[in-house]
Amino acid sequence: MTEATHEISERAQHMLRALIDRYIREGQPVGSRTLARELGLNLSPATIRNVMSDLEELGYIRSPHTSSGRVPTVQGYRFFVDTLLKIEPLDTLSVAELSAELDVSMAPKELIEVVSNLLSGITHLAGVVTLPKHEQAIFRRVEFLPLSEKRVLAILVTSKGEVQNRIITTERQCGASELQQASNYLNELFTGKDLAAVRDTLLREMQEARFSMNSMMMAAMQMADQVLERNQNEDFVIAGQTNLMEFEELCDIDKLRNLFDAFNKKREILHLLDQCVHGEGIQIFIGEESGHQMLDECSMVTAPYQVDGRIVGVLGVIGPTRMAYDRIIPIVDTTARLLGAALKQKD
Amino acid sequence: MTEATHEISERAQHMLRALIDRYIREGQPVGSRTLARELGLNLSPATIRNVMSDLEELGYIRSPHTSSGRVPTVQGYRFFVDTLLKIEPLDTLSVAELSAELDVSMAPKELIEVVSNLLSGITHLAGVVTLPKHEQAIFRRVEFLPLSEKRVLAILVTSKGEVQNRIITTERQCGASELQQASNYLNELFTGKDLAAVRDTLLREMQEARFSMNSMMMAAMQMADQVLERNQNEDFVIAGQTNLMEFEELCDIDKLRNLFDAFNKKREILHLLDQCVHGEGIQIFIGEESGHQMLDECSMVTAPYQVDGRIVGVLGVIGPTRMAYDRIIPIVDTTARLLGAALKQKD
DNA sequence: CGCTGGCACTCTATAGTTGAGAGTGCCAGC
DNA sequence: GCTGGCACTCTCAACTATAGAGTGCCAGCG
Repeated sequence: MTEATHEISERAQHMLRALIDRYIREGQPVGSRTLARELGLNLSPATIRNVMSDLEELGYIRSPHTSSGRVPTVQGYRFFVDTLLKIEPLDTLSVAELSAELDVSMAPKELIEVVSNLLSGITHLAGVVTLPKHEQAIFRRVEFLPLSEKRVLAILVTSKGEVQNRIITTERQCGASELQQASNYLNELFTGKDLAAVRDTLLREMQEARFSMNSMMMAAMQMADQVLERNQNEDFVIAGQTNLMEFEELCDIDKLRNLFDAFNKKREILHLLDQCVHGEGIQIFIGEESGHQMLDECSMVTAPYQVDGRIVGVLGVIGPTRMAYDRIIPIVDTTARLLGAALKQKD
Repeated sequence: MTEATHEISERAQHMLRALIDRYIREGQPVGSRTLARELGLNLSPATIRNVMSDLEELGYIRSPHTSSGRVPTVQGYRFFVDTLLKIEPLDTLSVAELSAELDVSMAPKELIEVVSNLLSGITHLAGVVTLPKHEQAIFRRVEFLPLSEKRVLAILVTSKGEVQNRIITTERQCGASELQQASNYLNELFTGKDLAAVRDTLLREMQEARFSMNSMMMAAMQMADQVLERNQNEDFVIAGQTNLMEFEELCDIDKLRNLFDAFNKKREILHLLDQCVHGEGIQIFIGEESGHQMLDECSMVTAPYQVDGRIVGVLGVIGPTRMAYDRIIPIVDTTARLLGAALKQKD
């Protein structure tokens, strides 16, 4: 036996494509008669059957039962997306519509949310976007505002326009000038410094108890931690899960629950998204390929997005294996570019 | 015929309670034999049947089929929760555990999120919490930080520790001192003023073009709008929808989809929550009572939460009609109190 | 040699049938 | 007023029969 891929004739490839196209459209196993009509080549069903038999032998299709039509296997989909599929770039009108939705005045976090919703809205699948990770977060400014007697609102601003805030309780009442003095001190000391370094310095200073306003330094450190932590966690946002309920192949409550549980737990999805960040360009996981059985019958199409040539995150969609790859792929691709561009303008 | 409620004997009430208790526990129609055993009163099934027949006549229970046990009707549940149910306050240990989760250092928005998750986690139902609306939002401070050439990060702080931020583009590059001057101007003018008034003044000033830094005033106004809008919208947060998939009565994909769609659209749910804000104390909507058919087979238990004696929002849970009201009600009640207390400390 | 129609076969999905089981309503008797 | 008895109803699960779709294989044709 020689390499399987070599044995597939031009005509067989054509048929495989037609079969998968049809299956993606209708969701039903495709029989020889149907495919004969679909192809429009004036071949009889019997002829088709012979070729189908070959394709089955090679592992590209299979019949769910002795006598139903054929459906693509994972390997079939793989071959389809890798070599059969012609991807057309998204038409300029759609691109314009997409980019119109990405208001540059949005904060990064908000932007991610919008993009996730966009993806799910356009594709009618579930959209996922990881939060952008920036190699080093930089301290820009801290501000303390008195709220009531012993309550102070602390605000920390990092580079890239990220804002953290929390409410802290001080041991005794702090006047406005006192708070001003504290923030001045911290700002002078830390502005432009790496956040991790800021954190360490604060920790050391507090241990040495050289500075009295512990609660404020504590708050600053906690906020710094929060920013740093979020980058390590590499959290993601998901939208449009409910779209997945529309698909017959997922209408099984148990499957659906598994999937939703996975979305909530986030860990497995994160692991998967992590893999995508390494490979360049569009990545496609088909069904069990992901190695996570909760994604059986599901595929994931992802693209990393980059700012200044550095990949900072991943976005994509999750849907049934039987999804319209030709439509989805350019959408994911374009969205990744647009998100990268929108984020770049924040620097 | 006299008033139906008068005709229900002590014993019948006892039976009704037992029947509903059992049904809530098992989810299966309750037959006469089962109920006889359940009651432990040494009554024969035949006797039970007579009473059940009466209860059915009065509309408290019904049989799904000629010969299955009985299940409670909406009216039955109503009577059950209104007069049969003994609510025990939550034990102090649970209260302590709950309140431990509500870290006072959290921003309001974050707090709402946590409470929603808490509710769904403890009850295994879906938890909803509306954002607190504050009668008048007060301008505290605005801050402009340069990001890059023509990009400025604008931060608006209102009373109650709410922080809004967005990125704006200026027509020409603004120096740090220029930005400082702008924020000083706005802060001096507006600190302590009502946000709506601030908005109006800004609008007027901009029309009169008396001040050159339009983009910054524009940003301030947009942020003010955003805060004000959110209060009118009275948005809410929902968590643990997936819990609802566990219930047999909702395992019908169509029902589930309706429900999830409603959660996403938010409008109908909001309308319902709005009704709850008016009635004081715990409110319970059972099944179709809500007037929204997507909540058929579902109940909603809500409680308004208040800060300084003023109701500022509503929280609660949504689950199948067949939920353990005796356990759920005190949880919702207590959570409302605790959230109120946690928010109060922000003033 | 590739394509075709024919044919027997297989498997699914649907409808109809049946019997067991649960529960009822009613009635006569205690 | 409570009870056991009894005929009745209805559901649910298992089983059967049948139609339909699709296959594999084969012999024949160009």
